[in-house]
Amino acid sequence: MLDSRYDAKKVEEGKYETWKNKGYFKAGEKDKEKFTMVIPPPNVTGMLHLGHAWNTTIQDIIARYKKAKGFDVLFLPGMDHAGIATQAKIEERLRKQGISRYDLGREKFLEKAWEWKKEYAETIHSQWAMLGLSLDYSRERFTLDEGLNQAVNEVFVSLYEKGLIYRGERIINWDPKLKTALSNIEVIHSDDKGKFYYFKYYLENEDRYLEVATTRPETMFGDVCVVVNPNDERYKGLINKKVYNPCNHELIPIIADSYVDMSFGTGVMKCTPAHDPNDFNIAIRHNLKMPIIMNDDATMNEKCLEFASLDRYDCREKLVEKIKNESNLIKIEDIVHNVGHSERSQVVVEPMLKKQWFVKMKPLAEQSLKNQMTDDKVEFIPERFSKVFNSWMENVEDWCISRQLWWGHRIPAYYHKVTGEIVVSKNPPKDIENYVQDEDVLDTWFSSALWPFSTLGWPNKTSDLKRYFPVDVMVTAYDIIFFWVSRMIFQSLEFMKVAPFKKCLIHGLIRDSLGRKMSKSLGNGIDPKDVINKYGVDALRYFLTTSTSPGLDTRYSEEKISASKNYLNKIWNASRFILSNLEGKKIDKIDVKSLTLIDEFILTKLQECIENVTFNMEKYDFANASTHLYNFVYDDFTSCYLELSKVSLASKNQNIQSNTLNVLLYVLKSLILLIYPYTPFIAEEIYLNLPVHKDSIMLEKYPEVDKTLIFKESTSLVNDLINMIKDVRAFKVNENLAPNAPVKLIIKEKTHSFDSLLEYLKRFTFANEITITKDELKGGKIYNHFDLLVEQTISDEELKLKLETEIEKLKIEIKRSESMLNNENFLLKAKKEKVELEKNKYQDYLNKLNAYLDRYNKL
RNA sequence: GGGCAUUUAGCUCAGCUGGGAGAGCAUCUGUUUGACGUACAGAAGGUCGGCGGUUCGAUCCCGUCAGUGCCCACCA
Repeated sequence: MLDSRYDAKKVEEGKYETWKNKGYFKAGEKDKEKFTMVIPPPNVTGMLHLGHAWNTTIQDIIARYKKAKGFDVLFLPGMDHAGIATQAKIEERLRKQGISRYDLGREKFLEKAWEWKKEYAETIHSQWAMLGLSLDYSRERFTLDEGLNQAVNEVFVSLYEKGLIYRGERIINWDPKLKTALSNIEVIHSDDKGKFYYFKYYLENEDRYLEVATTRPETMFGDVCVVVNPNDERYKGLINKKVYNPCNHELIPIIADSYVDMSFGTGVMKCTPAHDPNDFNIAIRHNLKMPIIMNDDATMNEKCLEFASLDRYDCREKLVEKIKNESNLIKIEDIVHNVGHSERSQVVVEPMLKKQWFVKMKPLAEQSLKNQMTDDKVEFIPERFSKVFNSWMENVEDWCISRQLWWGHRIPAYYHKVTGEIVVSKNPPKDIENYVQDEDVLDTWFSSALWPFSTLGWPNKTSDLKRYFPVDVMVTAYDIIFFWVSRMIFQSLEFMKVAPFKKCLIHGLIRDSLGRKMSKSLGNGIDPKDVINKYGVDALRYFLTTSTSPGLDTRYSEEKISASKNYLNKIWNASRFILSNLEGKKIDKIDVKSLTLIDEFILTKLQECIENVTFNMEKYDFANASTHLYNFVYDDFTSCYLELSKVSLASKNQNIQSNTLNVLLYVLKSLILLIYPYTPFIAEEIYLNLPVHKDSIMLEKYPEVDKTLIFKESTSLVNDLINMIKDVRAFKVNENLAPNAPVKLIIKEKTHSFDSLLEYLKRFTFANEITITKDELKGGKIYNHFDLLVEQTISDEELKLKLETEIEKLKIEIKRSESMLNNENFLLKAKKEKVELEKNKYQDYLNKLNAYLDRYNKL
């Protein structure tokens, strides 16, 4: 028997271990159709937050739903080594102990990193368990494990051989704190306050100067020329002349390039090829030198005279001071400009010329775009995200994949110590002593891009790969479409020849109650553990997946979690009521022939509910699915049926009583199966208390619509009854009567005998006298099958007024309905059922109107 | 500069292919009705951002303006 109180903690305790130990999470029922999901691997950098909880709960709902629907579900877990992010954290921890990674050396550092990984993997495992995720741990993977390394090497070598990976000197984004290259999307741009410095560049042997402005004066040491637009009349005569660079008084030429925007600033631009991507392109076109003037830690190098070894910002300040002293400073303007920061270290990224490895994106992007125009495309849900994906693919630049880190997949390239020859190979060259391996590792996303197939064993032809690839639905937040989704797609198309997943379900980000991003610096983060301790994981799961709409952000709301818990409490108590009534009673199949009208009503409503919930579950629209269920639980089941069924339960007719019990049990079981994917713990607890049950709700089938249990006519009659009860209650409030005050009711039968409903009406309206008649009533409400009059003292004048307002309302409805039915477009284009529905409504309105008019005229 | 989204009750948000404005929370009134006070019954509350258009009819479609949020972009 269920406890008298719903105690989430008690309900949730121990269930996860049982499910796991009994092997319910394991895939492999070969006789069934497969359904695959792979978890977006969380970084081993820390604890999981509410965003993870949201993402994984969605997947768990799908997994549990599909399993109940009869699929062989694989929900594969794993984690990401998260190169930069993790290494940055480990170094931070070391720094607190006064150690740098260089003190330790590569090997020792990696030992530390693996220890870190172990520590956080444990935390993540316990959090997954807390959330109740039905993950198949026997297939768990890590982006840096042996098998994935094999996959990474296979892909790297293959792309290299196809000419899609190359090594080259290009301007990359350099993180001077972590001392590594970054890809474009690892750079976060923000509008920062800065200064715009205007300097005098004197012409050689002349007393004239050009005004040149820059935001980064320290880069002037790397300038090789100034550039003007070839069509700029102001400077036409100066092209090929020389000017003095005010930082070091070196002579540099004035060249012409159409890149320069004549209308911006003075129309003269300084050119620093090794420290700016645009300047780099100009330098290539004009075959210019590309001097590097900074060290890897963003201090100035020996090319910068007395400023050598100063930090870039120190240098900036002191250099401007020097130029000012030499009277070459014209002015300084305050500006706001777009500055790139490292995603992980937050420091300002320095564009620098470096030799790095790149993936040539164009052919791969084209392949992806082409695939999106076929039937084999990835279907994004919501659809609009396919546009985000397409536009990124259309404009993508080559992907810088080498990172100057230690924690990651080491690049499988070897350089000959003497000849410098490059060998790119899965295995080290035989005479390895003559080679050195590239020191760099790959961008962490390089390995996660292979996740949907590498986790299943690729490049080996495993049975799992054959059975479970491709993934059926990938669930992820929109913020990693570029980082991850797009890269999985092009890598899978290249190596598996199909898209990695059929559908991509995109959700938003979770924000705090004020709509702000949750972040450490704001201190507004919420730990899922705290929520779970207070409200239970079922309430959290329910909140996360039902108060959100597809693709949109959501706000964390403790009130909503608490409301979720109240809902579960409702279900708990309803279950308790049913189960206590069932105690000691014989359970049987529902006898369709001896159902009461009320029974037929709830059975019909349940079928509608199953249909609506299933329809929305198939669309992955969990908010809508749960709303249908919620309305059923509150409006139809607990408010109406549970109350009305008390009449049958108190009945002396054993047949009616036991049949109602059978109905109650059937509805309850269906109901908890419908809610089970959302809130598996409470569902399991109730399920195990049913008089007949299997070892776990996880072994049950999802409810199906049973057409033999749909009774339209009875439902319509019971609807009338429910409306009557409501109207009588409202009447009492209006008249300041106590809820249990006795009333006298008169009912007119129109299409049906009221006998079978009499008992219910009496009990729920406290009527002490009910008259049933076939005669017209003088006033009162009109329903489909009956009219109802609550006897009261009301003057004819008052009644007239009431009738008038009713008549006016009806006239408006009739006018609306007529205009629809008289509209050819509506009759032609609208669905048949809709037209039918409208015609019926119209007839109803007319009938009511006539009845009201009739009464009115008799007064 | 380009793109995407968003604006509906005091708050958080639903509203499916145009056809009677909804929920939860909060508010107000009432209730020891034997599943539930984590409750029940009832009520109040909205010019659906502004303007214009299409339509018999617009919260929904089109245009436009405004507010808000996010993403992308090499303007020195």
